[in-house]
Amino acid sequence: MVSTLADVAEAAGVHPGTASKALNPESRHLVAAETVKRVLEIATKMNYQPNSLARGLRTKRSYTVGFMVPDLINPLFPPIVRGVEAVLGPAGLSALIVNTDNDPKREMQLFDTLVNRRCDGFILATAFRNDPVVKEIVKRKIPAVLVNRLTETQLLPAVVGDEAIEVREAIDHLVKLGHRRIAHVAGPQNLSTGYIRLRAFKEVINAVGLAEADCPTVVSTGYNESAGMDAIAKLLARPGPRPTAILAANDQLAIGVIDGLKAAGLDCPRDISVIGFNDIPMMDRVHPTLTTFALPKHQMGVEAAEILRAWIEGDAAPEPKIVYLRCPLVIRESTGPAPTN
Amino acid sequence: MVSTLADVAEAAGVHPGTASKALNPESRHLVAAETVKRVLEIATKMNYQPNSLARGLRTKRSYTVGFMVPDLINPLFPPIVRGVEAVLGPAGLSALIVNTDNDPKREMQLFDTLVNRRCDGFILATAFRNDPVVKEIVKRKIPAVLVNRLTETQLLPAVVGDEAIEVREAIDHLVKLGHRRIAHVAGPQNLSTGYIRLRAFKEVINAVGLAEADCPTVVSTGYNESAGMDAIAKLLARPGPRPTAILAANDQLAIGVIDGLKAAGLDCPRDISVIGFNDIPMMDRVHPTLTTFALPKHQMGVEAAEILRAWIEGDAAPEPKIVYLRCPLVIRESTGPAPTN
DNA sequence: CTGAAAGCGCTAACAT
DNA sequence: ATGTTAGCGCTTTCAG
Repeated sequence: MVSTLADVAEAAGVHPGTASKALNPESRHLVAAETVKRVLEIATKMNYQPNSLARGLRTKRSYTVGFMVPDLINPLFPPIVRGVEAVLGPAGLSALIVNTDNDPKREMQLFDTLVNRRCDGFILATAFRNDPVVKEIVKRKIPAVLVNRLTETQLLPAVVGDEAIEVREAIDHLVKLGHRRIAHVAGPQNLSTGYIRLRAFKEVINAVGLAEADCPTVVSTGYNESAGMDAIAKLLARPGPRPTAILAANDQLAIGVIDGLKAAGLDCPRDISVIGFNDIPMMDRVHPTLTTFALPKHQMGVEAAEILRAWIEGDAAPEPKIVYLRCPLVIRESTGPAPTN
Repeated sequence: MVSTLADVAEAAGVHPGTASKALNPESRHLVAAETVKRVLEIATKMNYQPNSLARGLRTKRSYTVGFMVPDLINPLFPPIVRGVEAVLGPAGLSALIVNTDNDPKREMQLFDTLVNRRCDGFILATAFRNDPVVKEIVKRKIPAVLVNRLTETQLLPAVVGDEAIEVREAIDHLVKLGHRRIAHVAGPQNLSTGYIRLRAFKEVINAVGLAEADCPTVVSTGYNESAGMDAIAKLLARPGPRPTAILAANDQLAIGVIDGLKAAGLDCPRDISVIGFNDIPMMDRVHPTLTTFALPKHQMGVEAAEILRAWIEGDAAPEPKIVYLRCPLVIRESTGPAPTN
């Protein structure tokens, strides 16, 4: 049923070692063209498929990469996965995808199981700003690339959105619409995406000359709708005039914010404009449709996988450079002119 | 750095074979309790992790299952994946997920690569009613389970929604709202989900005594929004009174239908009610929110994985039974009373 | 250019 | 109860 290299070699009348060389593109040149042809023919005729476990045992490679994501149900990640697989597949690599649910303990456990499987490398969409798994990977010198999230000190190559610029563009957009009281619903501060956007927000608010007191920030407990609702409730409970625009740290928070506004009898965008981040699927269909930054998710996966592939196939570790991807602002219904009263 | 079984055995002063038996729960009873304890202690102290490639080469297992999905970006699938992994992980199995894009050629290629990796079994969310990969799997006697889609002749165990009942409930719901002209936007007929729902639709229309002429059907080219738009355009172009309700074969088609209605100057639900299938994420947030059937996606994954796990760990192939999962109708804004004029 | 031989790390039959 | 041995299927030195 399943033919082995030895079967092929025997049928071709050569030694298994020779057959191996003939079959392997890199070593093919060591074998007579004639012999290569014969072996190749017989191999295809016998439908020979190398046993990748045997090969991996010998070569100390598994032709497998571990891909850790927080949660595949978050629509941000599947497009990244597709981008990664578009590169990995043709390179003969398969991804082992695991979901960490942003739980550091679970993350470390899953990392261990992936290490047992001798993954040739890792792609991490799960990095905390201070991430034990990343440190462990670096210590063990395993090839790995970060996507979407950075660590505080840049230990590994990474591909992320250009968040500082996005925050700037978001605030410019709102200011142009007449907004002067802009609040920020920040993401968790142990994630770079939460931290960097908050920092950029404060900087830009100062840079464009808005009053800090008019531009409050609140840190949410997670990147989900209910955290967004909680955050907007807090914001609305503050004394003084309420903000006329909210920059949420991602789309799920933005949706939660809009829910919260509705619950408080406010309308988006009439009373308060809302901006999100990432442009996950369906944001053009929710009500109101959401103004947000279109993270090039597929490309992000492609570029990260490309860096990893080169690292695995080459020998030298690359510089831990950060690739910043530009994300166009997609203006939809959720942002409008500041209320005039 | 990475310690092997031989290292552990040496440190424990026993033979590798003995260490193997001590470490393996099934063979542990062959070793003196004393020795087991010592080996275990040393193994944990040395942070020993068995090389699964070596083990797999020996045992002819990869502790890996191939999971073929049409497209992870379709929000129907990630929750199923999570359900599958919830069972597989604790059983020491990892899933290799591939996206086929409903392309039979790609499907067969990817299947080949997964076979090379010596997957212990397969979960297929990709089955066509007549599916060469399924036939190949059966021929090779590889453990495998279908999810969400069936093949025409039931060759493998499967876990699916109870579609016939759902169609019945959908039409009951619409009839109760006063609808008498109900159309069906069917899915592709080479998929069980398209075929079964269409057949059930026709049967139920007759059973409840609606006029066939008033209840037209149109088969769409794919399970996506633009196919839904095309389908509704065709339906509206027909002569005679237009339907007052549409049963779409899934949520994406339903959304496309609603888009098409909008484009034609019609309002959902005022002029035409729409029902979808599956209740993918965000259907409670699109406009109008969609009435649909809540497929228990996570549970579907769990049950399929459970069947597969038992098959892989046991020895006998199970009966190719179908597990039908009940899907509650979630009534939202997209269905309302039939227009009275 | 091809053959021979060793060995990756593990398990399982067999021997002690 | 433990040790011995062989071998899963492949790649890769090293000889010839």
